[in-house]
Amino acid sequence: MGVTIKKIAELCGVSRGTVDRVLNNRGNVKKETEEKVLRIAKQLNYTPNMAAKTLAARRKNITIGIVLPAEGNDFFDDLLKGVYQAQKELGDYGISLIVKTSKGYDVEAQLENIDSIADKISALIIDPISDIKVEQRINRLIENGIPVSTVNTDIEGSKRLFYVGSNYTKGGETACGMLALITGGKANIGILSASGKHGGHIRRINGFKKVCQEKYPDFNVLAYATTNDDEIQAYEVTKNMLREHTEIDALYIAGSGVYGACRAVIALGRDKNFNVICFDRVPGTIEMIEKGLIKATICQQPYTQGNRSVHFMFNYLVSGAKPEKIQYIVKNEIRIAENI
Amino acid sequence: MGVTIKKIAELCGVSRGTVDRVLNNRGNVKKETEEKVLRIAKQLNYTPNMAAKTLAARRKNITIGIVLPAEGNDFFDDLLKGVYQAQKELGDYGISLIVKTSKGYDVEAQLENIDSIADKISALIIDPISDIKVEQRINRLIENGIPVSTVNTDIEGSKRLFYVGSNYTKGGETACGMLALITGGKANIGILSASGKHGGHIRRINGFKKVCQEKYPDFNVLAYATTNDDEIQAYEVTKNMLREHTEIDALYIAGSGVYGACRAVIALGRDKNFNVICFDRVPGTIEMIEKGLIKATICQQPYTQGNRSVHFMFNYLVSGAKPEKIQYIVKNEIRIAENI
DNA sequence: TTGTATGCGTTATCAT
DNA sequence: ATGATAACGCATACAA
Repeated sequence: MGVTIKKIAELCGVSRGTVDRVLNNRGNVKKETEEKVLRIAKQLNYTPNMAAKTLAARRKNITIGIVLPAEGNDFFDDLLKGVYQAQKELGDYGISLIVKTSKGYDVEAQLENIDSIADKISALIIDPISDIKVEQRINRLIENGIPVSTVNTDIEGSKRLFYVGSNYTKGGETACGMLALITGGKANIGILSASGKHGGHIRRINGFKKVCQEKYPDFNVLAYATTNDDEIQAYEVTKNMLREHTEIDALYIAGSGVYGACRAVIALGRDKNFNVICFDRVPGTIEMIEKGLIKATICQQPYTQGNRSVHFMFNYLVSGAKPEKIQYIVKNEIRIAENI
Repeated sequence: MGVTIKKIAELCGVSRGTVDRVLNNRGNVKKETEEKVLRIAKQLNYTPNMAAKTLAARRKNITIGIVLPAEGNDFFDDLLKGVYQAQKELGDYGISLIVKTSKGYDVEAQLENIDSIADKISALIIDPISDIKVEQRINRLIENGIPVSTVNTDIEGSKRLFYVGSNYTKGGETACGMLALITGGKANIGILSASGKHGGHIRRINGFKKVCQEKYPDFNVLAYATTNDDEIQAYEVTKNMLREHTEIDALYIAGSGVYGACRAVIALGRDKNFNVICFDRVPGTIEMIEKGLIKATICQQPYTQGNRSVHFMFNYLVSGAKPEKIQYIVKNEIRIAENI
């Protein structure tokens, strides 16, 4: 049945220790021996037994650090649930977690979070703010032998091990498709996002506009505004936008501030025959879906993102093998009133 | 850190063997000893280490049987992918699978499938045809000590260990919600299903009608027809239905036969301003979504169903513990052209 | 009724 | 450069 190190050792006429050294690149092996072991291992299609690896790894003391710009953003509640569930599922091993959160897009706060745990962790999972300083800090960790993965937001230029998150462009395309189905492809649209700098939001808007151009000539984007992901600000800018453009009958909201924007629509008495499409499944959004103002919200499986991140990182630490895919892309889920 | 049998044994002043006997109800233990061990174990919140269990269980020879009415139904392709992926993921253990498929709703064929593997398997995963004979056969297996779980379709009255599948009622509600968003809550609807006997389809239709009544007074269901999940038959009955009811401008298809029905709509030249909502993501459906006739399809994560079923059953066989939840309900996913 | 020894596959340590 | 051995937590066959 299963091919084991023991079997390989017997066939090669060496000890298990030597096979282990070869298979895990620990050095101190004669070249010929190494080649022979590798050949036989490949021939027998050896795959290590994770159960045994996990069991044996139990003496190590793994601590995974988790850094998130979570404060004031309900999206991360679910992500963290997935993280803690993963910790439970990996209870056989007994990993520790250190979770550090900061507010919004405060670069310095995130850097401080990283530094405060850097010497305590075996690995880091981070939702990075798109800033060169953060990228440099990540790269430095990696050079010091601490593997880093990104979650929810990627920094493609960095040396991070892997990314777990959504395809923002496709999310924008899906949002556009939904709005088209609902409106029959005819709408005057206002767009909101956090700022012009948030990479994910930019891609969501680009995806949206791409589908507009290709398939829906009667979609008119009349105005943009930025909310800084703040509810109050969202309320204000939406009010101004709607006053200025009385033809607008649909909002596409790429970031948070959804609840504030919806309240503005209602405050102006424009919520009849008005459609809102947004992202994420947070309490304020659920309320507005039940009210019927938001017709659909696109979700990126925050629970799965948190859960998979921890599992992948654990596997890497135990097995030393990177996940085959450098990116684990979660689905864009459409939620409406009936399946919210 | 982790609480182990060894630790409990030390604290109780007994041997590891005795603790094992208590924790696994193997008998032959003095009452007082048993109570003490149980008390300490609970106190320390002992949870067995799955990695160790899996490793130790490797000498057993587990074979899981899988019986599906899969022939002629592409839905099961993805379900089986999930099954085989689970086998890979559990490769450390080396379980064997025996997959048996039959066609449509052929009760005798399914019974034969069960019988042909009954003496070779340690457990059975089955998508059961709703028939008293199948239920009885399942119950008999269980009485003979072979655990059985249901997938995709449940038999609630039976003694099956657990169910992995969708909430059909909610699927129907979601379908209705989507159709309402697309049509503005105004449509003349024809409904198709496999037969009046398929429990899942009945619930999908009931869920749909419930939402109709509660929220969409301008949804008129004008006709029903049955397709026997056959494309040719679907084509014919749809043609007849549409000829008879020229006002129909939407189809709600609870089962398969989707492609045939769509071809009928096109053959009659009715595909302009016509909306189809259906279930599952199979090649014919994808084609019709791209054509724009089907506006949305509701998916029940077939891959996940297959994958989880095998994992749960494996866990049960190894640990002897039932999953906490008797039902693992997958999500109803909405797919449209942009996220198909 | 209870205890002991051995093995599952891998890794780490110590000895050679 | 290589081999031998103990340990990870659990299950089980055997001994007492």
